[in-house]
Amino acid sequence: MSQPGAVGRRPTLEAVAALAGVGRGTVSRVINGSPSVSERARAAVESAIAELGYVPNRAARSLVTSRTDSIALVIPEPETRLFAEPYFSDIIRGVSGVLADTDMQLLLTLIRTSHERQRLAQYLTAHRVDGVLMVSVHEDDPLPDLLDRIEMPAVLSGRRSDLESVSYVDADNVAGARSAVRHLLRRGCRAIATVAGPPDMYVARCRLDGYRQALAEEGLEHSDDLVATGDFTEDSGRAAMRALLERRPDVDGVFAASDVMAAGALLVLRESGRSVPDDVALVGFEDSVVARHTDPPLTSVRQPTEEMGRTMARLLLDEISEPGRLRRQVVLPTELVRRQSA
Amino acid sequence: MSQPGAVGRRPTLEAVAALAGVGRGTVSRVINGSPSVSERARAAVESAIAELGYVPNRAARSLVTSRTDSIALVIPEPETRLFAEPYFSDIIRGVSGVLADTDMQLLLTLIRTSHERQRLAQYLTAHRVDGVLMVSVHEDDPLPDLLDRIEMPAVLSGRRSDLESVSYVDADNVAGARSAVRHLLRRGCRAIATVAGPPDMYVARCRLDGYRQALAEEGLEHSDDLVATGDFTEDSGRAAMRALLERRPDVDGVFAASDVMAAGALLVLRESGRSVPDDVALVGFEDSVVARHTDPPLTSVRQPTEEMGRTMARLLLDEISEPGRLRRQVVLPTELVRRQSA
DNA sequence: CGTCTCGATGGGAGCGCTCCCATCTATGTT
DNA sequence: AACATAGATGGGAGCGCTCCCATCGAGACG
Repeated sequence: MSQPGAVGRRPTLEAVAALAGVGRGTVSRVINGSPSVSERARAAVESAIAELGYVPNRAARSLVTSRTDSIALVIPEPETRLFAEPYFSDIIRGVSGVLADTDMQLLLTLIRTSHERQRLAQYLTAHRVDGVLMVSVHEDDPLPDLLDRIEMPAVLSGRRSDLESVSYVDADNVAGARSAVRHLLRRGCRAIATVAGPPDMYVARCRLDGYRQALAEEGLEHSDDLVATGDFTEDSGRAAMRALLERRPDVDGVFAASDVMAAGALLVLRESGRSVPDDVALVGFEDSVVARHTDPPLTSVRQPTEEMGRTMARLLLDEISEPGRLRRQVVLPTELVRRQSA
Repeated sequence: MSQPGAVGRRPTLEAVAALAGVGRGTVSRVINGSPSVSERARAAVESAIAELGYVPNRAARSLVTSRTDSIALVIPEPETRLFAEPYFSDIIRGVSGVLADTDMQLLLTLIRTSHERQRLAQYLTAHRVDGVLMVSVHEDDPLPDLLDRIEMPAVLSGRRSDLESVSYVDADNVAGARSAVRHLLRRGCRAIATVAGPPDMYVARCRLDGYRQALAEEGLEHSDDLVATGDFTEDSGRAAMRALLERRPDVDGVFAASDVMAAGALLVLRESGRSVPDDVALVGFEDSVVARHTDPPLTSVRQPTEEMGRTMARLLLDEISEPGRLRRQVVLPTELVRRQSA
């Protein structure tokens, strides 16, 4: 009588309790897996839940627990494009796979304008999510520090620098680059150049380090002649390769810090009349779709992306359930995928 | 005293009211943009909100309004891969751009197993989101019908068939295919083949129709010889192209119903010693990353993907705010992007 | 056989908000 | 000047859940 609009109302916990012939408390205990429920009561409640098709109301639960049971996946502007890379979809697949077993929700948050950024900061400060996953964070991004300050559990994919203060999961970029260059050495290349990424990105520096280490291990001196810098775009890969060929026409191997730059380099090499891999062997990084569709297909360094997503989700869930725990870092191994370019 | 853990508590509406020297009702009215608030009160409330950094508690609001202020973006299993296509990221970018002005949240939901599907169905039935966006729905997917039955606002990208019962936004596949084939005709091609998609997918049938229409307009008879069927994978594109060449060695133009199949066809054409576009001109569909990285780059039909995302979001918001409104269909125009393959 | 203990249980309080109604004040009307 | 009217306002009720405390009952123990 006193419930207007009772028609079509979703069943509440109270309704379940009534049907099962128990109190609200007991139903709540069953739902939340408390051990102190008799077998009899549990069975009654479970069958009542099934019969009514009951699904707990998140909002009501949230209100009292002040958890939200949701985490945000934050993707900063410059990366919205990169979004199209398998990198992203694999991360998301990994994350979502882990969350599927929980009843955490995944909130997708793209940040384009500084206004949106502002809103997100406020939103996070108000603790409207339980944790944050950030993808492709730039070195100068202040968001992770904000997260740290407001004690919001967070995990980054990739780190901003050596001294990253927030938990992160990263691929072993140094080792990956090293293995790529070693592969070129094993093929017999002697004048190995690299198309490096922008030096203000940690990931780019790591890959450059790996390149240098591999050469050093072999006792080969690395000259600055052999290093050209791009910004991860195809155009920049082209330009870098042109510069390289001008300075060192004798180059016989190239390690590009990304597949897209490698694709650019490939075109320039072909234009210059060099055959790949016969005259110049070429290795990329990331094993993106691009790698499979260039001609010849690119040999590239694969990151365990889906596993990175899974690990990120797990770390975050841990941090959420044990607040105050130490930040954690995980670095996962890479793998060289051989195709025809080297 | 009676509030344990009051330290670090987020400000509530009550706190704002106290600071502004007004009642809770007035604060609520200001926040929700009610016109019946005096200028004086509004100003006081707004400055109090700013001072406290107040952000409304979604859960509390949800509980009483029984709206959730969130919508789900549902991505069925077979498509998780496709996720890596710009198609997806553009849709998401469009959707998220529109939602940014609202305070709707975007929930990302990948469905892999039938168990996850089950859970989603339950979740939706319990009306735990205000609306649903579905991407790449298969013809036999029962989810849209469920949505219809439970009166959950929903918008699909693409339709399942001519008689789609749920609102959708789609690209004009027929016209797109027609323009591709017209382009081949204009180039002088006379024996134009098509690598079609699986006939149980509506989108594939539309593209095939467009192909036929263009030929018919030109008075050219289309023979079954010139139609080979793939399943949108690269391998199937290769196989289809091989079959085509065997049946019709005289083929001088090919329209492939997707870029990935076109990439496969391209390899086979090259293997057979034919040059593209000189011996055989080739057009793809989708204008995906692949199109830019094949050799030669593919001429392809572009869909206005980001616009599709925006439109989907707008339709959905409309449906949410005016429940019971008629289902709506929007078909957006495509555009031929000329590159070197045709 | 009385008392103690401990697990299982029911239900009140309260999370932060919106909705709505009663109240109040300022203005218009006769 | 008395009254009607409308806009602005305050605050009670209640959304569905969890938390916690009081209570109950059954077995353990002296």
